Amino acid sequence: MEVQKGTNIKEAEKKEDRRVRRTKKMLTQALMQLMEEKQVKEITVRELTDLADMNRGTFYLYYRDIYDMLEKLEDSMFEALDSIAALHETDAARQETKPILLDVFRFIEENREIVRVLLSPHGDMKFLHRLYEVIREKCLTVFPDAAAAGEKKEADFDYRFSFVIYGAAGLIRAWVNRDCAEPAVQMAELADALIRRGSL
Amino acid sequence: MEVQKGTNIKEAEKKEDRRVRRTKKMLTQALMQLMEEKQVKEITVRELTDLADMNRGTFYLYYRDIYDMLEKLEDSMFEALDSIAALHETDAARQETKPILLDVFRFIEENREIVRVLLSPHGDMKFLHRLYEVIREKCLTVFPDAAAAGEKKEADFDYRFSFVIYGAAGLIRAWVNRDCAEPAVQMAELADALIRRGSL
DNA sequence: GTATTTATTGAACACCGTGTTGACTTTCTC
DNA sequence: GAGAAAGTCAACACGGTGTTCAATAAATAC
Repeated sequence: MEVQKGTNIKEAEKKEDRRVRRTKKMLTQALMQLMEEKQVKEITVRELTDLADMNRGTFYLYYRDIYDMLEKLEDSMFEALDSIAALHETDAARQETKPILLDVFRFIEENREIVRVLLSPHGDMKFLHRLYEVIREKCLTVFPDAAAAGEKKEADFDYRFSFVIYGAAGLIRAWVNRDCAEPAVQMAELADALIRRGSL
Repeated sequence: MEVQKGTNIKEAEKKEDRRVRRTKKMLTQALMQLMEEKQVKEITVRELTDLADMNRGTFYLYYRDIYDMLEKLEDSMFEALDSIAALHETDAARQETKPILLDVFRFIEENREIVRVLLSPHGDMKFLHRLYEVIREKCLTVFPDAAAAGEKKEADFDYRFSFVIYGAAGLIRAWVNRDCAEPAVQMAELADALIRRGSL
C-alpha cells in the first residue's frame, strides 16, 4: 500500500481518500521507527498512534492489531515484487537473471528502511519464509525440470535452493544495513554470481 | 538448559532439583508443540501451562514471559555451539572446517525439533541475527586478515559472509524440515562446499 | 461554492491475560 | 526422618485490547 513502486501501475490505490493515504503513511512510518528500537511484541497500539499523533481508534479502522499491520506491509512488498517479475517474463524464460535482479535491488534501494526492518532482529521470520515460497514457486514454473528429477536430486535441489534464497536475504540484509552504500548494479552482479555458484 | 549435548559437559545442570528439570522440560516440550501450530504472540502462559499440566504460577518461577523463555532456550543452543567450537580449536586454527561442521550437523540432528521451530515461520529473527554475530566473531579471530583489508574489501567480505551464514541457515532449515533425512556427514560436506564457493 | 459523503476524534465500556502475592501441600535432598 | 525447596491454589490490581457511539472535521462530487 504505502510502498513506493517507482514507475509502476497506480491501480486502485489512487482511489483511496487522501486522509486514508496520509493515515496509513503516518502509521507505517511510526511502526518502522518503533521496530528499529524494539520488538514487535513490545509495541502497543497506544504508543504507535501517539507517535503518529492520531486517535487510537483510527488504527483499528484499518488493522486488527500490530501484527496484522505488519503483514499487510509485507503484502505490499510482495505485490511490488510481483510487478517486477511480471515485467521480466521474457527474461525469465531465457533464464537471464541479471536484469531481474537489477530491478529487485533497485526496488530494495528505494524501500531500504522497510527492508532493513523486516530483515532486522526485530523482523519477521514469516516474511523470510514467504519470500522463499514465492521465489521457489516462480522458479519452478521457469525450470520445471529442476525439481522433478528423482528423489535424490530433488532433495539436493531443495538444499541448494534454500541455501541460495536465504543467502540472498543475508546479502540484502548486509546491504541495507550499510544503507545501500554500493550501487544496485554491483549488488545485482554479486548476487547473480553467488546464486549461480551455489546452484551448481 | 533442556538441550541435549550428546557427550558433553554436564556442568552445573545436574545440580538442579529433579522437579525443576522436569518442569522446564515439560514447558519446553509444550512450547515447541505450540510454536509448531501458532505464532509466539498467540501463545498465552495459561495455555502453555495447561498443556504442560501444571500451575500457571510455576511458569513465573523460571521465566518472565514466553519471549523470555524462548530466549533462554536460544541461550542453551548457543552454549552448546560454544562447547562444540571449544572442542575444535585446533581444527579452526588449521582452517579445517569439515570436522566442525560435522559436529554441528550432528548436534542439529539431535535437537532437530527445536532447530526446526526456531527457523520456522514462527521462529525468531533475533536467533538468526545472533547466530550471524556469534559465527562472525569466531571467524574474525581465526582469520583476522579477512576483514581488515581496505574499505572495498571489507564490504565485500561483509556481503559474502552474510550470504554464506544466512545460506547455511537456509540449508539447515531445509534439512530439519525433511526431518534430517540425509546423514549428517553428507550435509556437512554439502555445507562445506557451498560455504567455500560463496567465500571466494 | 455548496452539498454530500467519508474519515477521524474522543470518551466510555467490558474483557482478558498478566504478573505477583500468601498460605498450603507435595516432593526432593541429605 | 527432618529440613529445604518446589509446586499448587485462589485472589488481586493493572493495563492494553478491541469495540461502540455521537460529534466533528475534511475530503470528494456536482
